[in-house]
Amino acid sequence: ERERERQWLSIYPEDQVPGCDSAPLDDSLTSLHWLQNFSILSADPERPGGAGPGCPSSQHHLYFKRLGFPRAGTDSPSSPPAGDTAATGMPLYLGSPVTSGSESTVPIQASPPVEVDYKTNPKVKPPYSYASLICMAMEASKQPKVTLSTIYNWITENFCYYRHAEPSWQNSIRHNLSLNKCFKKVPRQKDEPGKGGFWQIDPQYADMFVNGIFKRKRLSANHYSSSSSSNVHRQSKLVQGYPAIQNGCLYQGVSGKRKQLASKSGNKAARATESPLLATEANKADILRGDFDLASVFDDVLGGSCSTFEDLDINTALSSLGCEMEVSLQGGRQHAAAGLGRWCDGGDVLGQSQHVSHHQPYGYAGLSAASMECAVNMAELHLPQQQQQQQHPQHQHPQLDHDHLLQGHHPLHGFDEPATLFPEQPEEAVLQPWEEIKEEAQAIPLTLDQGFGLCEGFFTDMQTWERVDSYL
DNA sequence: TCATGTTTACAAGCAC
DNA sequence: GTGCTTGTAAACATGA
Repeated sequence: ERERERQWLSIYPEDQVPGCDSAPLDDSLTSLHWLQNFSILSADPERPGGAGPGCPSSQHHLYFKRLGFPRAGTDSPSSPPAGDTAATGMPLYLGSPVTSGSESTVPIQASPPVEVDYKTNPKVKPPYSYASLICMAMEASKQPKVTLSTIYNWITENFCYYRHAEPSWQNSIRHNLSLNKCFKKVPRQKDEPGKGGFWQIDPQYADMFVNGIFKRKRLSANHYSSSSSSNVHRQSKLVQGYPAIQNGCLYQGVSGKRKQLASKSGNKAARATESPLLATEANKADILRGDFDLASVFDDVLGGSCSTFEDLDINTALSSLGCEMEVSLQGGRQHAAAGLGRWCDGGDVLGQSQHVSHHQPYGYAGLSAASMECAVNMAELHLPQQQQQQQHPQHQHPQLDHDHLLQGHHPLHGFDEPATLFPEQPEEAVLQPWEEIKEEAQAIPLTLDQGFGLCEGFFTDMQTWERVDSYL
C-alpha cells in the first residue's frame, strides 16, 4: 500500500498534502459566507493593482495566472479556473473559513486569501455537478466523442479531489451518462478497437448550456418534442448549426448542490427585484454563478436601470453575452464557434479572433473585448438597417462594421463562410477586408472602459428587449 | 476478470 | 406537499 502511495505521489506530487491524510474532506464550500468577504472588484485583474492598462499581454498573463489556467505551451486540459468567478461561481480568493480545515464551519473574517486550485487541492470537492464534469472533459478532449476512460482521466488529472476519492464517483459518472438525456452514446464501430462506446452531448439539449451553465430546467415532459413553444423555437435556433455541444459547451457556472447558495429567500428576492447585473450583495451569488437570464441582462441595459458596466461582474456579463450571442448567431454554420466564455481550448474559436486572444491556448483570452464585440455586433445585427444608418452614419470602430457582419465576416465565425443572415442584403456593400479590420483592431488598444462605452452606445440605442428577443 | 453500461432505489435540497 | 435535480449506492448484464 505504501509502495502504491509512493508511486502515486511520484506521479502526482501535488497530492502530498501534509496532515490531510485522514482528515475528512472539507465541505465548507457549501457555505456562501465567503461572499461577505469577497469583492468582485478585488478579483478583477483589470482593476488597478493588476498589470494596468496598456499592457494587455501582462494583463492576460496575470489574469490566467490568477485564474489558474495552464500557461501557454501546455497541452494538458486545464483545470477549471477555480478563481474564475464568472466561470465557477466560486470566489477567486476564498476566505479562511472555506479553506481553513474541517473543524470549523463558522465563517471567520478572511485572513490572507487562499487560492483554491482544484487541480492540486485534494481536500476541496469541486463544486461542479457530474454532468458539468463530463462536459468539461468532453470539451477538453477536443474530440467530437470521448470514451468513458477519457472522462475519467480528465477528471482525475484536473481535480485532485477525485484522485483521492473513492472510485464510487466513477459509478456516478457512468450513471450520469446513462441517465442524463443530454449525453448520447455513440457505439463504437466494429473496426474501431477498444472497449466501450463513445459519448457526446446530444445537440438537442444544447440549450442546457445557456451561459455556459449546465442547466436543467423544470420542463414539461414534451418540452423537447413540442414545436409550438417559444423555448423550442429558440432552441432550434441555438442548435441549428451546432452539431456538437463540445464546440460550444461552456463551463462558467456551477450546477452543484444548491445548498451552496446562501439564504434561499434572500436570493429569491434579489432575483425578483434587482438587476442581475448589478452586483449587489444580495445577488452576487447568482451573478457569480453566472446564473441569470440574458433577457434580464438586456432588460437592465436597455431599460436604463444599468447605466454602466463598470459596476458589474464584467466577466460574467460579457461572457454571458458573448456566449449567448455566439450561439444564437450560429445559423447553419458547421463550424460552430465556441462560446467566448469557454475556459479552455482557445485554439479553435479564439484562434479565429486571435487579434484579441494573443494566441493564448487556454483561458479567457480576449474574453472581454471579444465578448463585447460579439454583443455589439449582435446589437447592430438586430437593428433594422435603416435605423442603424440613421443612428450610426459612420462606424465607430472597424470591428463593428455591420456590412461585414452581414457578409459573414463575423470575427468569431469563419472568414470565408457565406453569410446566412439577412441574405437579402445587397451585395454592393463596400466591404473592408477582414485582415485589414483585424490589423486596425490590433492597432487600437481598446480598453475595457472604451469597449464598455461602445457597448453602452449601442445598447442605449436599442429600444427594448422585445426587439432583440423578437429576432432571437 | 475487469471495464463499461443500464437500471433501480433512496436521500437531500430546492422550486413551484 | 409534490416533483425535479443531483448524488450515491448497488445489482446486474455485456463485451473485450
